[in-house]
Amino acid sequence: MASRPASTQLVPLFAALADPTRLRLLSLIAGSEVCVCYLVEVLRQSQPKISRHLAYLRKAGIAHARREGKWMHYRIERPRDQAAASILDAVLSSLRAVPQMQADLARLTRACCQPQHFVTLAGAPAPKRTAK
Amino acid sequence: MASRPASTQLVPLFAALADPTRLRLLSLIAGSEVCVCYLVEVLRQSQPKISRHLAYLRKAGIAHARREGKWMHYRIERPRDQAAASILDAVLSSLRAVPQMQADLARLTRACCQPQHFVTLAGAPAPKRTAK
DNA sequence: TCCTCATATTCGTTAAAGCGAATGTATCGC
DNA sequence: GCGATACATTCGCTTTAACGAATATGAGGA
Repeated sequence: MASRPASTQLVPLFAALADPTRLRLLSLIAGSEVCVCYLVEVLRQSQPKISRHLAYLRKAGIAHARREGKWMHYRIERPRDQAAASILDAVLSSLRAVPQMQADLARLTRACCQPQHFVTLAGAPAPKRTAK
Repeated sequence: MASRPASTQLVPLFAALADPTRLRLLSLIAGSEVCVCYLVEVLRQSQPKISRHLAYLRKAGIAHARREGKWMHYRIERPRDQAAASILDAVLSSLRAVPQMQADLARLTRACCQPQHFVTLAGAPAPKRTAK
């Protein structure tokens, strides 16, 4: 096996960020711990697609999953690597200024307050704002 | 053609950052305008490979090329997009803490001060620190 | 003009990413 | 146990990215 340059922990981070669906997911779970069914509803994408991208974020070490009965909750996980962590901070901060992300968050709030308007959300646990 | 979500200018930025060679190149041209031949020497990679990655950075809008006779000089270009620009700032700042990048910069300095030790650099114009 | 040097691009191949569709797995209620 | 619900994973396919090797372009200099 050839020697690995072992340059940085940053390349996998950027690979994880280089996808529009994953950026939208990150923006949604940045402030709250959110149930998968909410993410599917808000982004209006197929469940397997959402699940695959969440798995990608998990394996990249920037999302954390917690099981609660039938439901899975996702939230941001701060990378151990200092450089990666500070870059992720900058990214999440920048995302707040992006109209698409603002619209997604607004839709999440709507789904949260009036879950009865979203058939698939009946009985699902609502997102819970994470500690700052 | 289907409608484009037009989510963000950020995805292409992250795609550009998701490669170890490109990160090393960015780190090298972050502080100086550097001739391609120096980049080839410092990274010890093939000239077409370096050239391709520089073209990638150029098309992503984060590097600028300037011709001077036979030589091409590259430097960082700050993206117009505000979010992209501030993320790039954070990235460049974080890269300074990465050992690999520090080693590359040290090698650039060596090549710069003693070009006679690098056969391919005879007569090439030295890097010039860019305005801060 | 021809030759050389510095850099860019093209070609052909290989590896990886993303997708929809289908299937698998864990938990709950009965 | 059984079925239903909530997610996760696999499969087959298509698209894209990265590479080495080869070739093309552009600027001097003789």
